[in-house]
Amino acid sequence: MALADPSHPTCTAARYAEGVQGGYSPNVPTNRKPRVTIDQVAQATGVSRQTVSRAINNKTEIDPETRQRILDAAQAMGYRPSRFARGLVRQDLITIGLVIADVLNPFFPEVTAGVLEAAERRGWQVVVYNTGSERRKELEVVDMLFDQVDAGVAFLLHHDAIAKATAGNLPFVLLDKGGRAPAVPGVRIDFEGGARRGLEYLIGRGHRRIAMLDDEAYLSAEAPNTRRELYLKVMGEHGIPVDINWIQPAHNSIDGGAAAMERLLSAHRDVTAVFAYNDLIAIGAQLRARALGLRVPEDCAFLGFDGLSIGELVEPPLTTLHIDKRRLGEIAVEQAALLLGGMSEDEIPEAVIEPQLIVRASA
Amino acid sequence: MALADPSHPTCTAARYAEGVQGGYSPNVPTNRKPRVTIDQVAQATGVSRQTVSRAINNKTEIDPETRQRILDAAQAMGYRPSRFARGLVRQDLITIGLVIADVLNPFFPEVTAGVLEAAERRGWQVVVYNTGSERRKELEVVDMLFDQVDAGVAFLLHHDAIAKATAGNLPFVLLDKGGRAPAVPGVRIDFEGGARRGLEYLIGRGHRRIAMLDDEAYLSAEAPNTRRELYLKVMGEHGIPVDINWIQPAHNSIDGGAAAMERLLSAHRDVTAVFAYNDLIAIGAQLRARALGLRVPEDCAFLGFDGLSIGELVEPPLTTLHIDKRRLGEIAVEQAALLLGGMSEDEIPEAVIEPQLIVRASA
DNA sequence: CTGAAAGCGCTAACAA
DNA sequence: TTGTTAGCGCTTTCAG
Repeated sequence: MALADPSHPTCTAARYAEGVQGGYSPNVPTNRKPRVTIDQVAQATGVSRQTVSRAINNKTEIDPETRQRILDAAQAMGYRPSRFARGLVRQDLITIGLVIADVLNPFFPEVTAGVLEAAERRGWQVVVYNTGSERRKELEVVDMLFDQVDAGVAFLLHHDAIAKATAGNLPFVLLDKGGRAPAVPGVRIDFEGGARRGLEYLIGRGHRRIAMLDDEAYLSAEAPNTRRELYLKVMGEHGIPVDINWIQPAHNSIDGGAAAMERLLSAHRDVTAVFAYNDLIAIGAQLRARALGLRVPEDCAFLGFDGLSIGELVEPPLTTLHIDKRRLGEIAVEQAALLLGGMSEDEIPEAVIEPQLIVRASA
Repeated sequence: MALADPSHPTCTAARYAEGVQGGYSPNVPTNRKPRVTIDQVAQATGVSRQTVSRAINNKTEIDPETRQRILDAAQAMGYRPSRFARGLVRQDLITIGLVIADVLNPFFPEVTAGVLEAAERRGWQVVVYNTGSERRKELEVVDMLFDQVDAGVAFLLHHDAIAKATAGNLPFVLLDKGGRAPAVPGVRIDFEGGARRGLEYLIGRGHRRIAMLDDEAYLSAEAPNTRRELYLKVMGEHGIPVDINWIQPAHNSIDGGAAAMERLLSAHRDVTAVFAYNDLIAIGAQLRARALGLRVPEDCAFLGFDGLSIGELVEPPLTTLHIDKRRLGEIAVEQAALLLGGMSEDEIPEAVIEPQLIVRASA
């Protein structure tokens, strides 16, 4: 995908690319204006800094005239209170860190919506980090979190990143705690129940050769109870033999799903249904299958996981296991609030999100 | 309400007032564990606080043994350095605020991806705010920004919110500066060029009765050069009479587009093409039109704006004016960096993003 | 209504 | 290698 192409003739923005190359130090711009402090404003207006503070903070114990004069001077001088100095004194400025895998995967904006809304209700700020599910990046972000926020709400794949996050002194909530111990705060999405309902639906419709398109990122994550394992388990319970090559790893994207589907078809054209790691992969797979001449669901049925609204846009609309992603985000923030309130990790009430089978038309 | 002027740019009282209205204290959890400080760790380990600082910050001038001992104690005591105290001393911790209209509109995650990436390269944190394009919310968020971040990168619709944002002392970049003065830092998306190319494409294909589905949020925004005005302008230039009822306001969502399309069709079934405010509205409209029995593009053609990747999922794939949203986010951060580096607002180089017509199949 | 003093928790610069 | 001394910029007492 060549979206960001600054060399494109019509992109005036090109020069910025060079500007960045220019090589200035990344976070300390040169020529930085020194900060205007409250003392300078006080001096300029001939009052004490307390009086300036009163004006800025709209306190009542101040002459309205003085107040206005100070405000004007402050404005003119370019004064803005330092959040650090303020935060040091007041103990109620809370910032949480939200760690997601990929903003471009519609799953995460929905979770984010829930987190932002819940945080806003509490007057909290939300700093967002994107990991791309890379192990190195996850570890890096966890480190960052310890320095920058009061609590973390995170979607983490890699075992060591999770270990690091939960071992520290930072209140930490996992957006998908999977099969981890009860004492690890977080929301559990009942993938097992979901996968079971989904696969049994397919089996009930007569499917036996059911392929699985897995997220390749999980291959290295050492996570317990992956969707792939659940697939194997449920198939096994129903006595349906699984050819190991029915399982194809896919990059977690529409294109990834398409590519994996093509690989699958070239080896096993006889599968009658596809159980995908998620909707993105399912959509890509279904699109490619149709492009390759298969009829959906007659020749091959597709079952997604997540319940993204874009599943309704494709043809035929995608049957999927819907997760209430917004609620997921809200619950995580509520748990973070409890932790921040002093509740110990093992007192946090258990929270489970149950995926719902939504039958549309692809399976 | 307040005595004097809480709307004054340097006055931060506005949001405190809201907090008080809330009744319960929203951000101070009860039972809060008191913060463990560096002095406590120093005392517990029998060293000076400076030595603790050295251990925590991984400095070299310290006995590895002492270091480990301190680290263990710190960990056991639940010590975590205060970002406020740190920020006060070190001047290189930068946080920017990203203000978007709606996380659930795929346009914004793409912009966000660009912003996050550019910010990360600089080691900056990004706090995200969602306004829903509500005027009240935009004003509130702008206030918040003044308190909480070092620079703002914002998508703002309402004139007064923009005025407030740019009047203050905070480096501020608009993600869509529209037709505003050159001295207002921000990126200009050339909607006029885009709209012209798009409409001329439709006209060139023989369309004369071209409807416009506008974003209803703009009705109250007092923004210059809206897409609606451009539509009127270009149609006028081509001597094509426009029935004012061809313009339907829509909520900025797929459902909004669908509803608006239904309204449009009930009054003007004879339109042969729809120029939508954006892809979301276009997709909703097209879906509904097809559900109502119209063939696309034979009975009615659809042209979107934004170039969202979900436009490729619908049938027929959506013809659209593609905006490089990721690049938009990146450029905005680069401008913020210049501002933060001390460059004055009118020195910021002009940046324009040129929408590209992508002909798929809906028009 | 206004000011002076006392820290919030940390790190940089210098001494030891 | 470690400790001491100064602040960073602000708000919260408590006096005037």
